Amino acid sequence: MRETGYTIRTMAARCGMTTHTLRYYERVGLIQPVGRARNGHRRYSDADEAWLNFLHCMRDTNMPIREMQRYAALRENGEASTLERRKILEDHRATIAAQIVALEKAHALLNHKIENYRKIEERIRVPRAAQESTETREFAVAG
Amino acid sequence: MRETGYTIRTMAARCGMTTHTLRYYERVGLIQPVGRARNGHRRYSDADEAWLNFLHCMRDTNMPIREMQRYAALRENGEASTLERRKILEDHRATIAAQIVALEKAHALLNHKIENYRKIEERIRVPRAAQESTETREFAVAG
DNA sequence: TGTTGACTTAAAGCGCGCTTCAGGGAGTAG
DNA sequence: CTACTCCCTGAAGCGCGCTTTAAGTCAACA
Repeated sequence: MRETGYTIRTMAARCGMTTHTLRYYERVGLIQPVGRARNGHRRYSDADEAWLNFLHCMRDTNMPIREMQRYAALRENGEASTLERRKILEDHRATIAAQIVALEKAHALLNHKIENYRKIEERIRVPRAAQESTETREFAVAG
Repeated sequence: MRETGYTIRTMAARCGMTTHTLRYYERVGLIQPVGRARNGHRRYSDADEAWLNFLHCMRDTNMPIREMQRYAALRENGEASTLERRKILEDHRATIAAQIVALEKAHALLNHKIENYRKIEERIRVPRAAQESTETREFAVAG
């Protein structure tokens, strides 16, 4: 048993997915039917790896499988589809930007709330007498 | 029918959820049993709104319902739980940071790929002859 | 009076993205 | 030969976060 390429196990490890996910992705058309060894086992190429890493990156950023399927399908019919493919990527880039905005808003909010908790903890921890000078007068806002 | 507070409809509108979601959140304990009008209809307070907005913000940033439940439950037993609550928020802040990293990585990747598509489109659009001078020799990397 | 509309509940259903299961084959070590 | 490991397939199952359904109450309006 030789035949070049990575086994499904190896590939799964290399791109941070499970073997199940790799088969699933192939089944739903996210990746073209992959090469096989003589015994029928899958053999992944470096090109497969690059594509899978790309898919992984898109999934990590919440691109729906459906959208990835659209993109993968377009890729099959070559340069005729570059415009449409670019549009998909631009749309996803926009949703990524929106996600970043939401995340940064939440991050800032958490910074405040965490700081507030710290102050409350301080107030509890410190003996009542010692509180005079410190004006820690901000309280929890909705939780 | 008076009795102060927002109706479920109004509240849903104000915090960008559906009425269904508001009832669901109450049912699973994310929000305390809310006040009722004499006819049994829910009446939301400003405090409810603030809390719901906070929940919304956490959900938007992929905090699991389970975690929000934990946090909500802790909130009920007052200052005894500030430490634990702070830990939850700090953990979530960390996952937010991680998400931002992933998103920014993907964003950069998309910038490259989109630019690359633009070049390919250029190459296709421009008459063959005019191509000599432009060294647009970057091709698609895995998609 | 009867119809409309906003609300109520408990329970069932759904879309997503895998994950697990059941059953089988092929190669290798002891 | 047996046992073990790795792979195969098709199908069923699952956890999440709602969403929809079905059936009912109540108040206002024509």
